[in-house]
Amino acid sequence: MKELLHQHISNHVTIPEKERDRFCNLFKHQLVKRKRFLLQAGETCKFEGFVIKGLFRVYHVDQNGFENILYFAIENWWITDIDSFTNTIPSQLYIEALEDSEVLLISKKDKEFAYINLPQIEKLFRIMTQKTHVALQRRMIDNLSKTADQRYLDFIKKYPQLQQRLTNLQIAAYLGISHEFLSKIRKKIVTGS
Amino acid sequence: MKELLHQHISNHVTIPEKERDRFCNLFKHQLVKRKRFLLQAGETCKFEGFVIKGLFRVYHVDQNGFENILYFAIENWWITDIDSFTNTIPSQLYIEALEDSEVLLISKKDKEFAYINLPQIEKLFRIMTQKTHVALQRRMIDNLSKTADQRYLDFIKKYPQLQQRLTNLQIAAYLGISHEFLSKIRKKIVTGS
DNA sequence: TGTATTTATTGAACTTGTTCAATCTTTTTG
DNA sequence: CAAAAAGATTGAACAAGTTCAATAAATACA
Repeated sequence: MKELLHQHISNHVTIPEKERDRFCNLFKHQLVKRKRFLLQAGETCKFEGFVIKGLFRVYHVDQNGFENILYFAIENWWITDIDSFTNTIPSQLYIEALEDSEVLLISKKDKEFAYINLPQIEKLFRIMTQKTHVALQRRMIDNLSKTADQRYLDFIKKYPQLQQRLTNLQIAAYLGISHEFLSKIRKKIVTGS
Repeated sequence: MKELLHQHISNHVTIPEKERDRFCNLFKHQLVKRKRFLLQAGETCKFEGFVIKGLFRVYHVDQNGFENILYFAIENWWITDIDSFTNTIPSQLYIEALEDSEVLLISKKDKEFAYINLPQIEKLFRIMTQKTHVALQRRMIDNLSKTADQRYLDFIKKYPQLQQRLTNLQIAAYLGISHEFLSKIRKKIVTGS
């Protein structure tokens, strides 16, 4: 059940088996049914999760009730609201399963224990946070400099497998456009302009 | 000269003075005149910098030659292209001094040395990367969910001191709008609608 | 200090993307 | 399987933001 996490850790840091296992034992396995929430806005995020099956979306609801998706998480991805989790403040985000899913969850206390007692874990999360930061920086650049058409084409090229598991509503909410406009972009692409 | 860095480190981690000093000694002091570049697109970013005086902008130039500012860095902020630096790939970014500035620079090799030999440094950068990631995540949410008017009002409220050191062109490039449109937003605010 | 350069403002025409409403298709669920 | 719910498409009217061009104001620097 924790093979994916074992593998993931070993892929990113050199770590004694014993230390890795002590860390993995801090996680609790949890099933999350489709449409169920791991986190809702207003709650303080008390976990960091590692997805071993399924698909989640992490999104924000603005004043007008419009949903903006920050990211999707599939197998081998981490999910949390890092802002709420690290600063112990109410979250602005929802984390919802889009398919029947499974996650491994670690509490804040256990993660802090790991930071103190398992030195390679500090490195692991330094590296993972760097990676997610790089991904977000790239997305920020794209959002600032590309049109919706280009962003959509980039998205389906970059995540072809993910696209098939998502509705166009969800893709639109990720791209930051209305789903009607996405529909028009898709038509334009099919008809060749 | 390295007092700011000393202070900054002690503010974020508990570290023996000796370890902190060994780390600080890895930095080289550098003056950067206004309009000079620390990094230009195409180069691989070979440093991480800590600003001790002045002001920098970190920006991207898109296909149409339009400049998008990712962030500004003043005293006590770190500057680098984390993507280029960590993955050793050509940067898409420019880092330019907007005022006569001073930075402390550390090379990739010395930073890796620190990660291996100075355990609290791993923690320091885990925390700093988390912080910058949180800031970027907040900005991403704002960009997805707020109008240009709101983003401008938020910006001058959040960074009043920074606003005075920037031109409206630079603020517009940060907000992701044309400077003409920013001018119209400003007029609307002054005339009270 | 005066000239050149950069920055800021404004208006008009235009483009990109939104909103609303109607219709159709697909998926979910009792 | 049937009904209900969710998702996708389309068009028309609208709003947000861009582009271009002209002019004025502020700043840099020889």
